[in-house]
Amino acid sequence: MVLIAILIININVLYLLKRLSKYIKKLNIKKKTTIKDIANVLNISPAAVSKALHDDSRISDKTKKAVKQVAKNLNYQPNHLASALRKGKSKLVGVIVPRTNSNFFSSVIQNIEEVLNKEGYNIIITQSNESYKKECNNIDTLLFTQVDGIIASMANETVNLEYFEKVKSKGIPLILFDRGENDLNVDYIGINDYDSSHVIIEHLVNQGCKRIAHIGGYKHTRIFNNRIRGYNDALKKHNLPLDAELLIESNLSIKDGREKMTQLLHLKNKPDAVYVASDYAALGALQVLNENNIKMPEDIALVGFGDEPFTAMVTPTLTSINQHSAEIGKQAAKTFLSHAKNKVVKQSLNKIILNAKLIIRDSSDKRP
Amino acid sequence: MVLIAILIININVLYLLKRLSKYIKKLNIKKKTTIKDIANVLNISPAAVSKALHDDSRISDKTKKAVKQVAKNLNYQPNHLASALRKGKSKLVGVIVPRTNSNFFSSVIQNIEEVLNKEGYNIIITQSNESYKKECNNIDTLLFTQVDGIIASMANETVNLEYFEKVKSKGIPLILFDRGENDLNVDYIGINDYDSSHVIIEHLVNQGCKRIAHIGGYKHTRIFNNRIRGYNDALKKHNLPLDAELLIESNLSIKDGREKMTQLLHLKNKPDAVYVASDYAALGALQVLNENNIKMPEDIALVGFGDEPFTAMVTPTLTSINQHSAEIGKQAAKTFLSHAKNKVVKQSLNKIILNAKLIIRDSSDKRP
DNA sequence: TACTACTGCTTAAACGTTTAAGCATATTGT
DNA sequence: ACAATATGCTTAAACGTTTAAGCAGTAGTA
Repeated sequence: MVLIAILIININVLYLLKRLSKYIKKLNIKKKTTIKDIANVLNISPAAVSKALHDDSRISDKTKKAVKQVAKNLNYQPNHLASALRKGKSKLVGVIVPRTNSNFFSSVIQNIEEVLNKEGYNIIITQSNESYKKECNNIDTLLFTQVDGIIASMANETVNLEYFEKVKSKGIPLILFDRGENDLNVDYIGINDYDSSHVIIEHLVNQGCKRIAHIGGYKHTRIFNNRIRGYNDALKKHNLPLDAELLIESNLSIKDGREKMTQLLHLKNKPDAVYVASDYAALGALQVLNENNIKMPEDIALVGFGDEPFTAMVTPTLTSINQHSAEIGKQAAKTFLSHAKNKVVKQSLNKIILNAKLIIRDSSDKRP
Repeated sequence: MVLIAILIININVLYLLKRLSKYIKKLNIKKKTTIKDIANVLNISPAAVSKALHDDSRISDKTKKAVKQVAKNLNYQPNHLASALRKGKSKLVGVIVPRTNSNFFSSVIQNIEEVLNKEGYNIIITQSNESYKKECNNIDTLLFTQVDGIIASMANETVNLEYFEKVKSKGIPLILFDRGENDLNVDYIGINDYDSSHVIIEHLVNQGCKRIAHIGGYKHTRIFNNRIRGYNDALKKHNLPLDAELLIESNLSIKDGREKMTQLLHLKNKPDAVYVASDYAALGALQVLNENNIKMPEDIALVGFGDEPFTAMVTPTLTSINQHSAEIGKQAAKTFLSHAKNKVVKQSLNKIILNAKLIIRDSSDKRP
């Protein structure tokens, strides 16, 4: 009996709470103004309001003015979800980068944003942290959010392209930049890595270097493979010997840069120049050289890749390759837009390759 | 007549094009599978499918299994827009930062993302580039996208808080971190800037410094004001004289750091230590000191703020304050979640102040 | 005058999902 | 045996917008 009493009380309490919550809701929730509210005020149909707001030619200027005035007064904010649902376009573009904490990627992102915002698109930025698994999650997240397209730079780890195929198979435009893949039949914007290696080697040769090492990325990543090929071919071109012990693959972190540089210093026949495929790894190398009192560029000339701001901050300042991040971002955005605009017609693929620029600094500049 | 003929032809062409495009659409557009498709396959109602997918207790296990199987087979991806519209929640959270290209902000973002993803939220990152105008645009953009909340760190430029008030007035949770404002009655997560100054001054005094300068931020920004107050009070506490020419306001860019340091070097009575309110400005100062062959820490001890990775990369390595970016990000996300969960009840404000940590490096460490 | 065309709106359906309400049928307690 | 409850679904409306189709009324044309 007591139990039942408690039960009944409980039920009553629950009931009261439910009513209360409904009541409170009614009190608190300042319903956002909708197109319908505007329609009611002006005694016209919601459809007319929608058209007026979009400057449809079939609506009189008088009505348009009135609608816009009322919209302003009521502090109307269009519900993007509703229009996106109706139109089948979210006006969102997903961006996936290994990390935002790099000048290159953050600059690319900024430029993508700039171009796309002008066309009414917003971007959702996600980071893969160089992890394939995180990258897959990001893709799922973006698809779930109904993005109209994805612009991505792949994680170092990524080899399996299944997930990117998934994007393509959904008919969602996919644009890769910097870290792309040959096998994937998608648009791509990047710099000419092969040529960049040539420019670097040429510069080092001009400085009188004869034994040039390369701390490169993993060969399975297209861009790093291209840099390695460029390194090899450029050495040949200048009649310099290819020495296997001078070519090292690395994950290109600061730490690994330190280790690989140390490795090079333990060679019997040390290099007189080191070309590192990333500024971060180059920084590690620079630290090791400084710690060992090896003079740059006299004893060893050092060149990085990416022109991160810190290359101008370290001692000595670090020669590096500028990757035209702004241009890459803009082109990536424009490529997406060209897809978005004519959805039906199957376009030819865009492969945009920009020429990078060598920024010569103290770490490799032997001029007096 | 000819004109009319052309007109008619044109109309015909237009008509044909229209039909053609419809036809092509029918051919190409692989309609995404919806809840309805699943319902049709199993001969149950869409409502049942929705419930099955959400593990509603009123649906039999058998049906649930069947639904999930069919969903998988048809490669079903829930339409987030539709559910968001219906439920009145977008499950999106907007994040506004001055820039992503800083270790502090990118780390905060990463941690916000981590916490929110677990709860089914996605984040939209926008950058203000320290511009008030861009910040307003970002807010509009985010409101338009129907975000469920906004987590922001204000631009240096921002003084007028009208736009942030707009967010609050829409009933959308607003959480500020790092760069907050006293006047704004919102949740805030940051470090104890006042105490941080104390810790720095104490450290410098312990190193034997007696004439400590401060290159600070603009006073109207709360955090920089606090650092300045801390600096003043700490000097008093250690019976060191307050010298107006040793306290300089700056926009804290690298370039301005250079200028302000140069300014300090031109004083008749030079400081023996400089505490800079940002690592970037401290870097500028460090460059100037190096260029003038002034030894750190012997001649002048230098301390930055933020513990950016490059502080460990420069020569000499730079003493700095670690701001607990990870913790700030996590707390900001959690604060938002607590708002999101009980929407109705007006919560008390969260003001979370973390204690920062001094990382002592070569630029100020006089121990042998 | 009689038609066509244009103007300026309205109606109603649609986008894909969720959810309150309802309705059989089966199960349980007394 | 009969009401009460539980189970497992269906129906229908709703979220806020867009848009194709349609319909008066006016203007233009032959």
